[in-house]
Amino acid sequence: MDADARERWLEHSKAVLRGAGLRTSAGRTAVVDMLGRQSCLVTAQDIADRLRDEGSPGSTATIYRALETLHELGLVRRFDSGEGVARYEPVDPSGDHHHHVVLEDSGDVVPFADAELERAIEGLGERLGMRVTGHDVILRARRA
Amino acid sequence: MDADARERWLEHSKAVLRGAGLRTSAGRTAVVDMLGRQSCLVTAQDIADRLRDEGSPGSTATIYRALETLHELGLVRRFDSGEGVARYEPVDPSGDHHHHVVLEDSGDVVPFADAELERAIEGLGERLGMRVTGHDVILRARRA
DNA sequence: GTTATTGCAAACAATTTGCATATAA
DNA sequence: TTATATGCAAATTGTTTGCAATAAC
Repeated sequence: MDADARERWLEHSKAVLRGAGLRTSAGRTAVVDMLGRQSCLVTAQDIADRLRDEGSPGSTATIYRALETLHELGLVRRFDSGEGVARYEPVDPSGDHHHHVVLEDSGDVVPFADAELERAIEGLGERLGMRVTGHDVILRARRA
Repeated sequence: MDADARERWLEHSKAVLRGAGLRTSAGRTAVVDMLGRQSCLVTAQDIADRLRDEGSPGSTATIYRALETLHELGLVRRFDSGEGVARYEPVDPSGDHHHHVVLEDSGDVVPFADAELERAIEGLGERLGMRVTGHDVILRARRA
């Protein structure tokens, strides 16, 4: 997500939260604003650290509660890399999406998008005889 | 994996473990034997329960250590469904593999395989400019 | 005023680790 | 005999929850 998309995400999210009857409270707002600035994957701990650094409110409890809410509303995506920590990232409201490659050397996670892969996944529902509502692809790779 | 493939997995695993210089010890053997009987996803807790039920050795610590070893040797696959528990399953030594669909209604996880999807993933390495060493695909779906 | 939201601290659950003992090679 | 593997129990880690105080509407 580029700066524009992030801005759109922020507006969209605020609207959805308001629409859900939730209040514009300090803690959750700080979390949402923070996510609106980060398009890459962040852990709850990352968010906690950043908020503390900039003097924003947001206890651990609040951060987890906010992330849970955002996830339920489809505003963030939870990504379980398998190292025991959950990572989150904003969901582009335009529907664009990407997947992740875990680099075996560094452990870094980098996003990627691939049209052919999406095409293959699109056809899956019909081939399997079910309505596919979501998908995740995780690659493990090392630099060629 | 059918009964035949499971039997092959068991033999293969024992060979790989021996080849790695590891001993044929009671705890790890019980875990391997158990996995050789289960082709579907199991949690460490599942394994602990079954072993205890049948009077086999295998403490929590041993089970986790065995699973870690098997995972490092590529004999089992770790699957993080995102609910805080890791699930494991034997890796078919023939190279065949499948992915998983999480059914939204029941929460059940069922395996599936799809050639076109595999083809798309195969091409990914070149398109991304890296050597892809592994991949996982998780679908969320509901019955059509 | 009411009700959602917060922060703290305690509670939890899954997994990991230290260490003395047991055991395969 | 000697290094690996085990079991127990304690420690860690990420996440959740109870509850009284606080702030949004």
